[in-house]
Amino acid sequence: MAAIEQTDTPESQPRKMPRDARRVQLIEATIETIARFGYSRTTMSEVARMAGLSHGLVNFHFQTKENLLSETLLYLSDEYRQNWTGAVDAAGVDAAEQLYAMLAADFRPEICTPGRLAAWCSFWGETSGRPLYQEKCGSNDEQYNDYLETLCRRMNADHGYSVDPTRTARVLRVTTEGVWLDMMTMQSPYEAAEALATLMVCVAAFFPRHFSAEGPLH
Amino acid sequence: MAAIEQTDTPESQPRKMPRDARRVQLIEATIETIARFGYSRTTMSEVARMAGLSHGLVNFHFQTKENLLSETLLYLSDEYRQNWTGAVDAAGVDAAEQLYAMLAADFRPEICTPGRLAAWCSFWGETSGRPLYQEKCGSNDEQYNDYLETLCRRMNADHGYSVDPTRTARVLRVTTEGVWLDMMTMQSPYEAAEALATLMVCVAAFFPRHFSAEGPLH
Amino acid sequence: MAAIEQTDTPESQPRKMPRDARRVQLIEATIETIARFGYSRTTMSEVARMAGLSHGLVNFHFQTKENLLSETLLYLSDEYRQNWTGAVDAAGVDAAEQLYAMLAADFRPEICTPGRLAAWCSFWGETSGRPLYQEKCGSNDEQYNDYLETLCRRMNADHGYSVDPTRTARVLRVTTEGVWLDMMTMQSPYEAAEALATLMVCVAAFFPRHFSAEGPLH
Amino acid sequence: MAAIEQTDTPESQPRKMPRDARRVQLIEATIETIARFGYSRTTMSEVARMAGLSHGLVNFHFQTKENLLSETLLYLSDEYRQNWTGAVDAAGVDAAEQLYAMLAADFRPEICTPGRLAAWCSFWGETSGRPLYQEKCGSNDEQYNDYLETLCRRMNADHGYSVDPTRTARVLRVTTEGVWLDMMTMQSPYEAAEALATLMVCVAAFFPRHFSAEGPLH
DNA sequence: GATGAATGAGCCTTCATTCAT
DNA sequence: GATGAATGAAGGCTCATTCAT
Repeated sequence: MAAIEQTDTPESQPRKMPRDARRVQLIEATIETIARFGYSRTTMSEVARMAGLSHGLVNFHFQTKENLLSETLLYLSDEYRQNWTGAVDAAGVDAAEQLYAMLAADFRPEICTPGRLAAWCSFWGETSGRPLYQEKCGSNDEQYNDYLETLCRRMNADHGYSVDPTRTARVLRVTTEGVWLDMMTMQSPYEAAEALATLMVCVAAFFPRHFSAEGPLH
Repeated sequence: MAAIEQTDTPESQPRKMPRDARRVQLIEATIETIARFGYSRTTMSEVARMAGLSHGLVNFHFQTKENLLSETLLYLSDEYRQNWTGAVDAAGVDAAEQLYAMLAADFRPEICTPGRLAAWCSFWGETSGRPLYQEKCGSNDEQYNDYLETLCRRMNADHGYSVDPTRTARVLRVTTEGVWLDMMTMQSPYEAAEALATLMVCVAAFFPRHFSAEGPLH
Repeated sequence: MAAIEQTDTPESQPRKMPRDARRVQLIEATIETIARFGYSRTTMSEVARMAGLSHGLVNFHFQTKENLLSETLLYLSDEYRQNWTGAVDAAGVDAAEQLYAMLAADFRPEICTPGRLAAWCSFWGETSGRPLYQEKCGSNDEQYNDYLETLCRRMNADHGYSVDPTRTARVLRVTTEGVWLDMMTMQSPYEAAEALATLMVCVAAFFPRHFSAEGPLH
Repeated sequence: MAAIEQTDTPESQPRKMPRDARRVQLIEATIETIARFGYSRTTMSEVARMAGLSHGLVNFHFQTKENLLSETLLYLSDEYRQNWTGAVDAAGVDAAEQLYAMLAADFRPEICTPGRLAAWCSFWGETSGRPLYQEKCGSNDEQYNDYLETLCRRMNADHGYSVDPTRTARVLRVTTEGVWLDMMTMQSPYEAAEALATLMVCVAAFFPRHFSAEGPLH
């Protein structure tokens, strides 16, 4: 499991570290359980078994199942945000480069694991009737979308003509979600590389001066 | 709920009609229950209560919960397929016209119900670990995608140059799914009209000779 | 099914006959169901299905399940009594001949069917906590035992010495029941002929002047 | 084993017990429940109530009802086997003494409890259609019968003439079962002493040199 | 008489949660 | 911190019984 490293070093907070490590271990087990059995068949016992820990410990650390799932979603959400913001930060100032970095980040092997895909899809599916997803991820998704929109706007300016940047950004975002869903629901799903290539075709259609189907035009 | 009205009077189909009508009634109640409470909180008793019937009757007609959900998905799948094939059949021979009809069909008020959207998203989310979705909808989804791809290929031919039709079709399909997901998961979701407009922006980017952001040209 | 013929001819009670025939048909189906599935898994629906009739008809004829089972036991009990009394009546006045007739009657192919054996054993097993068996069969069993005891007493008189006739009769009766149980519970049960031979060994031990292991000494 | 005390106060029953002790407690409660209500009316909740515990605990220790009943039968079967083999071991080498010990063991007050008798009869009755009894007790019963047959053969050798030892052993075994059944099904059943006396009459008839109706000679 | 849809009580089982050790 | 026995609410399912047709 690709556990996200806590920013606290063991030395700085020696007493707290084991506690957080346990939490991360249990959250990773939760993701894996959701992935294997689906949201509706994810039980506290199964999570504990997946983590190789005792039954009661899950409640000790998370009090309730609701809370465990909530923390899991928050964990995924933070991880996702750090992933794309980190990629953008590393990409320089060019809008096209940033856009490419942003989209490609979603298909990095650390993020785009079967377990994480399945967990995301499960949370999307359970949205109805429960505000959990909105509460935990709403602002992150908005932030992602807003940044995407800004980039689109910047590239439009280069073109001299404008395709609605809100809708363009939306297409890019939901296409990303869509190919994730594909990788979950299809009998013989395609690889992350093909998923990214699909996105590139889309970006190239919107921004032919900045992108070809192969990627950004330097 | 856009309940399926049985236009047939009892006289026209005297014996068998009641049985099927009940099944449809219970399936509609299932969709509504999934929409309101989510997949994992959908219980047989809740479905029965939603339909105003006793819970024993649900088992009488569907034997198991698994089967009820399976039949519900099949029902949605059939409805969806009939909706878009019907729209295509009514659209004439022009590829762009057919494409527009196909995409617009997904946002008709009969199909694009909050309940149905939620149910679809729930089924997508529950795919992990259970082959139910693939089993019931795999071939339908494939058929939809294949037809989309054919249309893209035909329009490419008009252009004289070719954007990968497989990936293009995929973008169109997952964008549709994506805006559906948006309408489910967003705090203040946009309307079906805005969703279709978003798709039009996408189609126009791929096929500028056939589409503007407002719809098919001429 | 070896239905016991009602003494009423169709001519004498034409209107009632169908009703009784249905009852017998359902009782035979009950016996068969108990035999195949066991008492605790015998359901009204299964009985109806076994009889090839509709579900509601069982209740129409027997009102309750309790009553159906009660009537079934009564039916078996009457059949059993008529069988052994008939055999004794046909056997002449000699005590040994009557005893042989009585014991052999229990292994006639009409009585000693797998279905009937299983049903009897089931009723015996369900005796605890419910007075059903005693109520329906107590007096019959007593009558059987009393007659057996009388025969033992008569044969003792021939011998000149007396083995306790009550206990002797009891041994003969429970041995019969015991080999019936054997035929039900054993992996590779023996045949009715072997069961009767076992009883003959027992009778010969008690009454060596009247019986050999092969049967009564004319 | 002494039946489960219903008189246990909450204080006398510690909240947590060793695994095996709880299992035995629940098995004893199962025997008692079968005895009181019959096999078909034995429910998990009733077993739990009889033990003074929550119904969830029964599933915690036995997973399924099927398994609980299976383990109960196994428990009875082991207890029974240990009882007669122990009695035989304590009886010396003489065949008649061993036979007496073996038969008398079946009527010891620890084994010949109303609850245990009822449970055995219930399991015999439920044999139809389910191989549970054969599976758990078949080999034990065979072992019992084989040993009985060996003893009969040895006593026959003393006599100089031979009554079929297989059938003789079978009579003794089923007579034991039969008087057990009597003690269950009769309105005014006789006592264990009378049951054993009945068996002695039978043994004396087969082996007059070794047994009188009062028991083994010399 | 006969059918089979409909009801609801009750059963087995699961599982989140508590708690003694 | 950690464990796992114990609890009880709730869910799926069965089935005796009722009843409209």
